[in-house]
Amino acid sequence: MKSKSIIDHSKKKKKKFNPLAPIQSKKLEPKVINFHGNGINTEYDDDDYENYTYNLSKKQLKEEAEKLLIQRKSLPVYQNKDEILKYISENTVVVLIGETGSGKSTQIPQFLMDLPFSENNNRNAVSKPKIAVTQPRRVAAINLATRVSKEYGCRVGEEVGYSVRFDNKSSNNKTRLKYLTDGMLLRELMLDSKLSHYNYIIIDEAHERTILTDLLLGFLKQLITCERKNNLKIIVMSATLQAEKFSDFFNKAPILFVQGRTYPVEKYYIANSNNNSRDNHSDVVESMIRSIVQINNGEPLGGDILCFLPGQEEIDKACNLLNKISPLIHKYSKTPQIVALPLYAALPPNKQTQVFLPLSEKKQFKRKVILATNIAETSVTIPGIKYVIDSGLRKVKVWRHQLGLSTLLTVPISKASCSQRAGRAGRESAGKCFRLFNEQDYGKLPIQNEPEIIRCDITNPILMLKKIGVKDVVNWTWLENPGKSSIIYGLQELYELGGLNENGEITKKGSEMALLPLSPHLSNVILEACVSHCLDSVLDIVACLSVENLMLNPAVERRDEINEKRLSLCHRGSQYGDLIMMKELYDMYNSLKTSAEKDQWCQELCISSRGFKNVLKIREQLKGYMRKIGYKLDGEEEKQQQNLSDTKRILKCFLHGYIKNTAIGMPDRSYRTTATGETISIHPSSLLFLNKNCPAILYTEYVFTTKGYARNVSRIELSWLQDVALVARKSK
DNA sequence: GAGCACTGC
Repeated sequence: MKSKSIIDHSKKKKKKFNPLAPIQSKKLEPKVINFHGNGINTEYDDDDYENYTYNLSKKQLKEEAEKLLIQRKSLPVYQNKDEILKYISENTVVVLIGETGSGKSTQIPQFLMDLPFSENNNRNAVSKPKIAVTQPRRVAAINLATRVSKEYGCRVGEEVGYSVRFDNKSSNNKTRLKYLTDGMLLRELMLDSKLSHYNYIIIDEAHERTILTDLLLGFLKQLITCERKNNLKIIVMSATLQAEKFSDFFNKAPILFVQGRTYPVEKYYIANSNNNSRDNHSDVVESMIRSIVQINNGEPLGGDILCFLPGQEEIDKACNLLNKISPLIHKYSKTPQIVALPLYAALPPNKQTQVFLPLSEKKQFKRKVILATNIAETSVTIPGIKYVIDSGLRKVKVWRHQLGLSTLLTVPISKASCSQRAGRAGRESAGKCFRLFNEQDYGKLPIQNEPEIIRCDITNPILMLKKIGVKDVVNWTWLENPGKSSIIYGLQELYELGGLNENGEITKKGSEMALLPLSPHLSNVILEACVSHCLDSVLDIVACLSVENLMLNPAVERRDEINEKRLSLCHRGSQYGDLIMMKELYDMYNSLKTSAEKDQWCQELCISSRGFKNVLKIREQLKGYMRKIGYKLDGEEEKQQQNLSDTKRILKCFLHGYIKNTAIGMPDRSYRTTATGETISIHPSSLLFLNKNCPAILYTEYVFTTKGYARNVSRIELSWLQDVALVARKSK
């Protein structure tokens, strides 16, 4: 039986790759395993573990590891260890499909650590291998390294370590197993294009198809056909059904399948009806609430409900409604009282953590209902979920390079997402998943989500390719070719920013841009700021722009009050817009002394205080990179009071990165973009939303929702526009 | 006068 759970795709892949198969077979013994795959374990506190291990002797660490070994041996991957290793040793590339709970991300790297690895030219020099395991998310990399070092019997940063942005716990000579984010490995690749210190590279969660994993796979394919032909092995790990895509890409690499350990999840669909089509998104909130009430009523107490909705708007609406009606329902129907909790990225952190806390009064007649976006699909694991209700929708940002703008669309999810969401009900015990669409509609869903690289702006990825020395980007080893026109748009954009010359070769400036952890546009802004001697101020703003969800959305009741407050505090910002506001906020934040003061200040202005801490880190990192590139920083003494000429200088730097993102004020008080002449409106989240008298505006983002909106808007003068355009033309 | 899903360096 055991040997059947791992197979070569040449035999019977069809049966094993049935996308409609239930989440788990019946053979499962209901045994609780302490960790599932690499799901993010919120119970871990890395600092605690570090402090804890610090006091342990080597011997004690080994003893701890011995204890864990018993548990490890029960994992499906462990039970197939020899067979898996046989495949890996016989092939350059292996694709491994490990279901949730199979232990693939923790165990397979450890198996490899024990293998002797002979360098290709020298059979005598047998060394212990070095392994890199990539993850799409920081938390996952950190938690995995923490867990595995414990199993291995060492401290984090010794034989087992990790490397993520702002946090590196690994040592060059000691660490042999390193968990890192895929962005980090790409950075290593830019500095050492052969990745010469690794013998094995494992790309985990490859099915998520982030731009960065796609790029890595493309590079690895090049490496194993040329420079590292005989001494680098690759394992592509994926939880769902893209195995054949990866296998084909790597010349029919063998596919291994390891069953997981999750509990069965029963699935229910809504019944067919003629007019209740899913095209009608307007009533998702309503049907979601109906289902919640029904399930709360029909299912036994014990086990919380996780609901997937497309966005913040729907979630807030549903939460408000539910919390209003739940006391009434509870009173009249004697069903558990519903406690509705929202969960999405822009939610203040203290509200986010509420979903993890057990309801305060023990054994009360209450049930948690969590209404979440996609954040709960992969990034966050909530304990205690037994029921999932899936609207089948999500929001995607789609970049349209033809128009230079992005659109935000509500779209049906893929079958893979469906099963990922359903799986959230089966982490701790058997569960149920209710889908708010019928079975025919399910059948029509795409198998996978569209890979990111198809729908995003790829200007930065192209710069990376150029930096690593790829000459012909159109015919590169793309796992998925983003299309000629998208590539050409990126090349053109880089040429206009001065990152490429007319032959499409990377310039010195382009090389510098590639090293900065920013979009090429923002990189260009800070490089320009060096020349204009306003790097300090521009760095403040760029660091703020780099943090997502820095300015949180105030709740409706507090909205006007907070807008007023922001406006009255930022004198220059209220006149010149959001970028200057960020500079002012940055200075205010830094002038506060205690962290309690800072936190309170953030709260009052509805600013993420964790976000602001990140701003400071990013600013430091950018400064470091600028020094490395060879720029002399102006030094802090230049920090004088801002005046008009400074504001002008700062905004002109931004024009150098965003000359295309400008619009001119019309007599009817609308704005028309300089690039295409389209009408564009200032986004309601901007400080300039009420200000209708700008001669021209500059914005860092152009989004189309109900109409075209400019985000992060600044007031500029027409003459600045001319100046910058002339300079840009001259330098070509 | 109206609203952005999620990551990463």
